[in-house]
This record gives sequence, structure tokens and C-alpha cells, in this order.
Amino acid sequence: MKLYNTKSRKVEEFIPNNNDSVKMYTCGPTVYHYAHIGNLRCYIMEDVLEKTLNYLGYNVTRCMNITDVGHLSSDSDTGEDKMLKGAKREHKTVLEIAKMYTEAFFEDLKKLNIKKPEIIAPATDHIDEYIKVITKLLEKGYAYKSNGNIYFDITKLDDYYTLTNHKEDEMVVGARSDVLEDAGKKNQGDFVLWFTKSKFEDQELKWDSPWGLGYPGWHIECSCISMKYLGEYLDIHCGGVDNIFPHHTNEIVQSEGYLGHKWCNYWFHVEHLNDETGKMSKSKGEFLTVSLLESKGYNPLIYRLFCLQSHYRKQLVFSYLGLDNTQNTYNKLKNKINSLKENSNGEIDKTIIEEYQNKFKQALENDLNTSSALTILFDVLKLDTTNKTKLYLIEDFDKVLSLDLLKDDQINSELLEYINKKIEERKLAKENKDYTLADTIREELESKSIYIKDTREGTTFEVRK
RNA sequence: GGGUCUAUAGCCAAGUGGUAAGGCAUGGGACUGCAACUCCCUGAGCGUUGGUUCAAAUCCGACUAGGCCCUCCA
Repeated sequence: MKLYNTKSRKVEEFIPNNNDSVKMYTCGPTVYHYAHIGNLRCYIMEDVLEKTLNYLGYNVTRCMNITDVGHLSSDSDTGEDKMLKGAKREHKTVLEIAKMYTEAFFEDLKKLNIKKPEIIAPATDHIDEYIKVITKLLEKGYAYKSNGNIYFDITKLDDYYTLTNHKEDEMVVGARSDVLEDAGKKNQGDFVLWFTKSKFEDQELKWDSPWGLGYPGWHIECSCISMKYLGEYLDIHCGGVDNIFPHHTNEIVQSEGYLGHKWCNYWFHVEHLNDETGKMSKSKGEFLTVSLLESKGYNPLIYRLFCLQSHYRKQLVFSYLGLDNTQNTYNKLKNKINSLKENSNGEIDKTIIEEYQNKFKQALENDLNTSSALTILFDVLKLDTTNKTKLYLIEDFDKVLSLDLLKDDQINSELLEYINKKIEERKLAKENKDYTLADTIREELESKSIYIKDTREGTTFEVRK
């Protein structure tokens, strides 16, 4: 398996620390609002990565945090805590907000066929871990106390800007003018590990610590959660590109400062989904959620396919035109597969199976080239072989693609009865050459998203979502 | 200003030195009462510009355009 590693800025051969077992960490959502589909692009591609590793025979242990405390708002930075902002907006407590949006996030995962990581860790459940790690960082001299807060001193390391090639003296101070400087820091680049002093008096969640009542900095949670559940040696750390700096940069120095050795080998970052105006955000333009797409009649899996057609390291521009294209692709794909199912006789051709499984693997092994992997799927459909062989391969590929390629659309018996009745009525009308009535019936069904298909063997139908 | 990434047909894209995969859309045809579905046919010389090479979309340089990041506030 070849993967692009942000750390080396090269595509590298992926070699786990421990043979065929892979430890994978994913930065989870801050649950202060619904996830937009740009956020979800990241989780879709991480899901594909996990499933690809499984497909290739690796055993993956994956962990994801849920940030339910202490993350500043970044969409339009006014220095307000994201969770607090969400709580205020909806007149609820921070914990209520966290619970509600965590559930909503899981719903989105389900709709997009994203497998939930086996370990899901809320930030507020791991305060003891943060205290343990921060204490050690203080002992080792990587951290210091100032103005009531605990900071990480980035000058204690040789190479802080390891992920970005930033140069200390060329950083623009206060590139974002709405961020206030903290006078308590020794160096411009130092960041907070633990707060006891906040300018926001209404911070709801606070915990006791050796340094006083307070709450953790945003970066420390991922380091601690990862080390707790996945151990001292991590294989892959994932997240959106916006996390590269400072979040992941800070995670590295915290973790390696604490451990005293190298921590994570591969850094996997997913590019952003943009809209026509640039970066998608929750505070400008249309707030695109999975539910919104559903309300407009799109099956969420169409969005998954939309993402798979592109590469995770390329920015992708969202448009309804593009999504409509993908919807056509998806419908046609399902159509073809459904017709294969109607006549799935014949023997399985093992030679072909092996050949195309290898092609599929090669595409994915090439830095997760999902676009090429889909091409292999289309190639399979066009093969000159038995339907049984094709269906076998489709089922196999769908372990990674997760597009419900073989799933039958569930139709309740009442609806089925209604449709059959209408089809029969239309058949009679056609026999009587009453085409006006026949067309009326067809239109009536189409208005319910039921599409008539006249074939030599008779009339069938298809329900499009 | 610094860092970093990208630039292939209407859209999504493959391509990693030898003369442009695939999908959707478009147009034409077959099928149909008319459609839909399905099937067949149908398109670009790769942002611009230098260079390396027998040979470049693929390597190097410059330029242009665009995206993202530049925190320590919470």
C-alpha cells in the first residue's frame, strides 16, 4: 500500500509498526452544530482508508474523539468557544448540545455508510489523562505555568514546524486580527495545555486540576486519547488539511515530548470540499447537510459516490450540477446491477475474479485512487463473463465502496400492490390504444418517483430516490 | 509577506517519459404508440512559456490563475 504522508510530503510505502495490525486515529467532530457535507467528506475518505486496509488484509484498530469542550470557533473567529456558542444559540447547556449533535453526527455516518470507529472517546471523559500528561510535560520542562495557564514551550524542541516548513520569523503575527495576543506566553508560538483563567466568565465546564479549576486546551485531547487507546506507537493519524497546523503540529510535540520517542509515522490529510466561492463553512452560503440533500431528494450515498469519484488529496468543488451528474451515474449503476440480479445463472469464473480483484486492489493501493477503483467496477460490468461472476466482484468491491450496490430498495407491500395495480391499468389502456390514459398513469407514478420500464418481458418499475 | 497544494474535454476524473482510461452530460441512431430504461456511435492534445530528451500531459525553470494554512484567543 502506498500512501501520501504529509510529514515527508511524498507518497510512501505504508509499513505498520506491527506486521498486519494498524493503529489508526481520526480527529473527530466538534459537536456544536450539524456537520456539513464538507466535514463529512473527510470521514468518508477515512472510512474508505480503513476499509481498504481491511480489504488488503490488515487488522485496523481505529479511534476517534468527540470534541465536546474547549474548541474555539474558527468559521468566523471571534474568540468564542464553539461549544458555548452553540449552547447560547439554542438556549441549552453545553452538555445537551454535545449530546444532541453527537447523535446527529452518528446519524450522518450511518446514512453515508461510514463505519463507526470501534473506539469513540468524548473529550470530557478524559480529564485525568490530560492532567497526567500535562504534569509530565511540566516535569520534563516542556511546559510552564504563566498567568494561571499552562503553556507548551515550542523552543524546547529542535523542529517544531515539522509538518509545514513554516519559518518562525516569517510567520505573520496576528494574521487573523480578531485573535487577541496572550501576554502570558514566553514565545509567540507557545500554546495552551490547560486554562484556569479565561476571559469568558460563563465557561460552563470546568474541572479540578493541580493548577486550579479549569479546562483543557484543544490540542491535548487528541494526543491523550490516542495514546490511551492506541498506545505509544501510532501508525496513521487522519484529519482534514485544516488540522495540519497548528492542531497536528501541536499533537506531535505534546505526544513526543511526553513519550520521549517518535509517535506517529503516517499523516493522512483530506482536502476540503469547496463551494463556488471557496472554503465551505457553516457561517456563509447554504449550510449543506446530509439532511438538506435528503430533503432535496438525493440519496446520501450519491454524495458518497461524488466523493469517491474524486481523489482525497484534491480539492473538490460542490455544485448541484455535479451532484446531479453523480446521481445519474448512481442510478445507471444500480440499474445495470439490478438487471444482472434478474438472471444470475452460470458458474463463477475464478480466474476473472482474481484478475479484477487485483486490479481493484492496485487502484486502492496507489494512494487510495478511488476514481480508478470505480473504473474497475465499470469494467467489470462490461466484462464478457457470467452474471454470477460479476455479482461476486461487485459485492466484493462494495466492502470498500459501501455504496449499497447490491441492496434491494425496500418497498412496502402496500405500495407494491398499488404499483402493480397501476401497471395493470396502464397495460389495459395501451391495449385499448387509450394512450392518454396510459400516459396519465405513467405520470402519476413518476410524480411518486416510480419510473415505468417497458421491456420485452413485460413492464417493470424502478423507484428513484 | 511566508508556507503548502492544484491547473487534463460542459462536469467528475485516470495518467508518474513513448504519441490522451473511465463515468455523467451533449448530439445521432436502434427499440417504443410517444417516452423512459437498455444498446450502438459521438468529443480534448493536457493553464501560458522556456528548457532537458530521439521522445513530455508526464522531468526542470519562469509566469499566470485559484484554494488552504500562518496558532497560542477560547
